[in-house]
Amino acid sequence: MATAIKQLNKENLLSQGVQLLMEQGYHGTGLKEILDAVKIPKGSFYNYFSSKENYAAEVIQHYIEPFIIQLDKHLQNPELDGLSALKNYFGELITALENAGFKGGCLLGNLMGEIGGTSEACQKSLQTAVHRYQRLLAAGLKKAQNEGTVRIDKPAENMAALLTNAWQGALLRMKIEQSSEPLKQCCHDLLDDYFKVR
Amino acid sequence: MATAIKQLNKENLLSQGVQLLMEQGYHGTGLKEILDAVKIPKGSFYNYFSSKENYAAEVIQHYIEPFIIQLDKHLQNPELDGLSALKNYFGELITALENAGFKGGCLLGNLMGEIGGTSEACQKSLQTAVHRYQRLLAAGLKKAQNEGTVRIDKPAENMAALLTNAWQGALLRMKIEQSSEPLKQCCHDLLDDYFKVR
DNA sequence: AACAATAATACGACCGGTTGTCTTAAGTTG
DNA sequence: CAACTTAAGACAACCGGTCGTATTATTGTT
Repeated sequence: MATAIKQLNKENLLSQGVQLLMEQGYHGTGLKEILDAVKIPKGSFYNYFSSKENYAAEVIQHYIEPFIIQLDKHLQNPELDGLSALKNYFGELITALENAGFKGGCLLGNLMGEIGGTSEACQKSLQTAVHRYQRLLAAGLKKAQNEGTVRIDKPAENMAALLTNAWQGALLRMKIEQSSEPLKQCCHDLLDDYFKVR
Repeated sequence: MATAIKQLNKENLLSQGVQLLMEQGYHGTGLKEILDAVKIPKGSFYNYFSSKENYAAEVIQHYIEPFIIQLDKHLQNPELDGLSALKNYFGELITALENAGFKGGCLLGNLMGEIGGTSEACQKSLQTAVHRYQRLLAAGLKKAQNEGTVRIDKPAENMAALLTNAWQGALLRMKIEQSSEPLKQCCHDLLDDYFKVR
């Protein structure tokens, strides 16, 4: 098969995996379900990936990419200061989650909980995905520190870690409360209060 | 079978379920594995629970109970102020997680991510478990507010929500980093800084 | 108190369906 | 036609759940 089509199939497999793994979890989603969704025969799966586990590890990377790009876009916006960029970014995330009906939440958080301790390959993949994301968040906070809108008595990396942790927890709460209120409160508490200069 | 023995069997089923569901997730743990562990035949399972889903919902309640008791014990300690009680409590949790080798993490967080959006029965059970826990945490923070160690310009319920969210996120990080550092930083950031009077 | 009739429970074999993976053969390409 | 890629279906293992039966407990009748 032409390598271009093969790439396309792989891409489809990955983005369909993002959706299904996020909503139903790793063990809750069978290969058959994924393959049916992208109309690829079951026997072909192992031409694209060496195992379900390695597939999931790639899905993780494929998942985080758009978020990195979206966050970076806000941070690069020359009309926005760092703190406003972060607020806008999380605001966009919240409306997206509302429109999606609070389904799924965050693939990273869900998989960390489900298989973060049992699958070594996915653990590694989750590590790098989270680190990449958090590093970018820290860069945004550092920028805000230089602009004088965020307190400087705490390292930006530290605050970035707290922000991602609280955000993950808020996403879990969102899922069982079926409400965006936890997300809003989380952003407000940190970005409008805790991180502010005083 | 004598009802006393039946109760014992059910208890064993529940506590074994806590362990297995926490480490391997809902879909990652088969009924057979649980039943083998407590030496109860397959056919008997449905004499104790009406389905795997309802079983998991009861496991959730069985899981949270000891944490409520442990936290309450610290808060009731007349020699401790509220803030110190909270710090001691989370300190105990951290050493317990270290001794367990960072396995599992929190059953509530894991299940919220995995099936919080797909299983209605478990969603309900998770809601009440989290609320009970968070209410107790808020009571401790309120006590600390009255004692003058915690800021009063924020509602205790608000801070309790932030604390549980950040703690959940820190547990996920712990799992993939295999380190208690995220937990320690989480407690320090909130209990030693953000929540303090200023 | 002894026994029979009946109800309740415990149990392992078994259900249809699905899992992730592998073998094998057909198809594609240079 | 040789070398390689793709796909179809087979594969054993396992899933959650059911069922008929064997065992135990309870009740009713002498």
